[in-house]
Amino acid sequence: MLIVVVPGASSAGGDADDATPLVGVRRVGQDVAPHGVVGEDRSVRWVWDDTAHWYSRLLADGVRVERCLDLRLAHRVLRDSLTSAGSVLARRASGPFDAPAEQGDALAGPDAPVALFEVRAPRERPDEAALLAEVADQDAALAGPGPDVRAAAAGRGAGPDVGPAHARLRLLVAAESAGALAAAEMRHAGLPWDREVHDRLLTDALGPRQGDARPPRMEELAARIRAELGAPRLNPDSMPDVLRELRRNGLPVTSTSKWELAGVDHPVVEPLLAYKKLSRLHTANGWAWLDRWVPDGRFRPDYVVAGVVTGRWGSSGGGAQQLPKQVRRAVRADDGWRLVVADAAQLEPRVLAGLARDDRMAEAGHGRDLYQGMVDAGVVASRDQAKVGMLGALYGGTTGSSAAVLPRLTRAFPAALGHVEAAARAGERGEAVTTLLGRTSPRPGVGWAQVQAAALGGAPGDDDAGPAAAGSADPAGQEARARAQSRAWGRFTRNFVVQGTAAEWALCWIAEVRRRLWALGEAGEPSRAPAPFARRPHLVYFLHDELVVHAPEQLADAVAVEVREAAVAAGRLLFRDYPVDFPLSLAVVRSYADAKG
DNA sequence: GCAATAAGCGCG
DNA sequence: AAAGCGCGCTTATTGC
Repeated sequence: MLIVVVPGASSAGGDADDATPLVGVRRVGQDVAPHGVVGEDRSVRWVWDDTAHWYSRLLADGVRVERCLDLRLAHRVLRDSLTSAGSVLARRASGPFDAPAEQGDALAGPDAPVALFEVRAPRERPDEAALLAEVADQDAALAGPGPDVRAAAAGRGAGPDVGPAHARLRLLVAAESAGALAAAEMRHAGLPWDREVHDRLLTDALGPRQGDARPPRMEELAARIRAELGAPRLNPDSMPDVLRELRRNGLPVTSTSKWELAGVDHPVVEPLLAYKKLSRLHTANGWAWLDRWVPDGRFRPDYVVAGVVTGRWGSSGGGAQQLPKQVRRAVRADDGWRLVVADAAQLEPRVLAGLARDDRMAEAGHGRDLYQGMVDAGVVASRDQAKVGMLGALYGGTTGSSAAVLPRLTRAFPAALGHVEAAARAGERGEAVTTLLGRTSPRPGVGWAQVQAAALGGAPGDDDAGPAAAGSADPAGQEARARAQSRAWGRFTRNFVVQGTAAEWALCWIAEVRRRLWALGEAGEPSRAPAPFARRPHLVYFLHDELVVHAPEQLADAVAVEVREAAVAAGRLLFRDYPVDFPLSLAVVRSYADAKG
């Protein structure tokens, strides 16, 4: 049964009227607890336009939902996917489900008082009829062609043999919705953060806090920099000023970036690099950050499911996906609890092996480090060569040591390298590419085609094109620009198929983990995690190929087993019986910094 | 005076 | 050593 969730009156939380035999409709008001709802019932699927909006309210009431359909996320996939391109949904004019995701509610912090007085116009939400119509359209788009058409297509043998394209698309939609539940739960629970440890770590590095003023260690370094450069009034935070003084002192640099500075021999380099390092820590994850984002011992960023074109999650608030290794010491489990930290080893090349059905590459990663396996197979001389070479292949690197090993990789793994190469060629032609489950890359913008056309035939009369028109008189320049642009888009599509499929694996992984954690039940003393997780292991962090579970110590080892088995299950969901492994590096720790990293 | 942009650096 | 892909965030600077 579906429970369709729509905005409701602020009275009477409990009654679900049966509009149709199959559909219950629940109206949830902002302040109304949905009494009598069994969220965990697997036979129920909650349907709503936006998981972040609705589920945060249910969780606030301690209600967990087992399954849902996030119509907005599914809509986005189905609109763009080549698999559903012929559907009514894909051809329709854009509507309410095409609106971007809404931002999570602002957190308490220095600017919260302002936000409280802001009159935020509530988003207009689709009503019951609109939701049900959308469900029907999505069902049709996911049903795919009839059995006869499918049989014919199967005969042509397009793509890996992992089931019909529409079945894969259904998996993607389901996984994305499950991911949305996990994202809401992670924000609800928060990443346990020890403010004292963080403060001590900052004081060790920067010296005692000086209010808003520059910390002592940075002030000392600033003085040394000024002395070395003979610039007593220099502000080391101003890049143009620093660059000017460096050049005035005869240093051959064109920027103040650390990699360029590192190659210069001058006594200012050491304090300047040290200053930049401390400055980064202070501005990005210093005391102000701590007060703003961890007011109560939990870090609650806003995860944006499919916030990245490739399907990866984005985040906003506090730089959740850029937590420096330096501060991870402050991520600590509650007393009597543990962090289970898991990281999928060499995820992207393994995904490519499965995607391209490259038997030799899959074999190289079987039961061992994939890069070491390439060394053992005699393909490359060192693990580092394998790694750099594969990254170059995935990103489209054309220079340096990466390009040097590319021919050897191409010879050893023709299917894998051919797959990304084909994706690159398609992108260079301006075509779309798809991931294993059917997520489809965006097409290049209108300006892209204009540049290509101009280079090919001297497109007439478009030199009114504004910002892009610079240099359009020069045919050679036009051609060079067109080629550079074409290759750039090819690098994007090359990476899209791998990064996007890896994101799909990760979605399946997290969905499996989430389900299995709940099944482990309760244990130990309550932590400071809110209901319904106070005595249950729960997800607290996710970073592309890595996740962290907060678990009662009695359950930590069981959690580790489930996390591993979930990775195996994710591989099966995507690649069926194809023998590609997804091993994890896994650690049960008190502090995030104690995981290998 | 405020908004958009660039540089730089953190993460995968 | 970075490069080649994808991001978010902060500061300084530029543009209106």
